[in-house]
Amino acid sequence: MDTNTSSKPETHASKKRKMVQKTVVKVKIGENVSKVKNEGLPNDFWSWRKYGQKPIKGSPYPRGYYRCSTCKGCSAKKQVERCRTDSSMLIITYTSSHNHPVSDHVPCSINLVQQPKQPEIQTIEYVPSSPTPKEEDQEKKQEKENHNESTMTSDHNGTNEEKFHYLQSPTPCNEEIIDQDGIFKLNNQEKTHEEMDPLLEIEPMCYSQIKNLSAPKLEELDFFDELEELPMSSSFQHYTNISFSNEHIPIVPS
DNA sequence: CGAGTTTGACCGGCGC
DNA sequence: GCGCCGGTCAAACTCG
Ligand SMILES: [Zn+2]
Repeated sequence: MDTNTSSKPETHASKKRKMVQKTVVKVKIGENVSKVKNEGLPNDFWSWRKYGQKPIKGSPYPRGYYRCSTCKGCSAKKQVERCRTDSSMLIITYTSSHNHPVSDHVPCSINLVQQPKQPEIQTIEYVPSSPTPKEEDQEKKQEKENHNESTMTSDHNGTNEEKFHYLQSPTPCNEEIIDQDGIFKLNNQEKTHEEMDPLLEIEPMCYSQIKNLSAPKLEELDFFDELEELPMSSSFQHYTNISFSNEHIPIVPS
């Protein structure tokens, strides 16, 4: 830290951007995508509207920017990029979260119910101790990753995924939903949660509550999995209610 | 026609 | 101050 006495705008109070949660998911196309496509579903349950596409440095493939089109007030974003060495590897980066249930184009009344102002949500996860601040490192990392996936492909995920497992399937009840998710995981998906928040102010939240509500219903957990955070507990309950009311599980057991 | 994709321009941060 | 680079907007176009 002190080593760099020269200009260092960072350190604190300089992150206007980039302090939001970042969920990186690596998917291998040709496996789950095909399968999912077969089901008639996109990569996710929500609809995404592409709002930009730009070539990124260090990768011959462009990166697509998607936004949630389900709701106008939804700030959920998604970035899809292709691995530099593995064209069959899709790197999807999720930013922000949805403020509405998975329902279709249901009236966003929920949004209106939201409070007038709400600061960015703060979630707590864990940092893979690899911020990769240098692009050189990035390249290295990519190579490493590539090597990794090339080497293990489907036998290393056990360790890393374990921690995710407890996150998404704490209650082995509905395998249908989990199946969808399971496909990704089982296939070759890696989920990494990263967030750089200097303040990191997390509260116990109502995880227990959620568990309570979603105990009988894994649905919430499903989208909650992507949400991995709740804007407001009261509203969240509202979602649950709506979801329960509307109730049209997009996934059929058969 | 509307929703969604395409594509170039625009902008803000950061390094030099 | 300028150029690089990543991210977003918006107009035009496409598809159903
Ligand atoms: Zn959304």
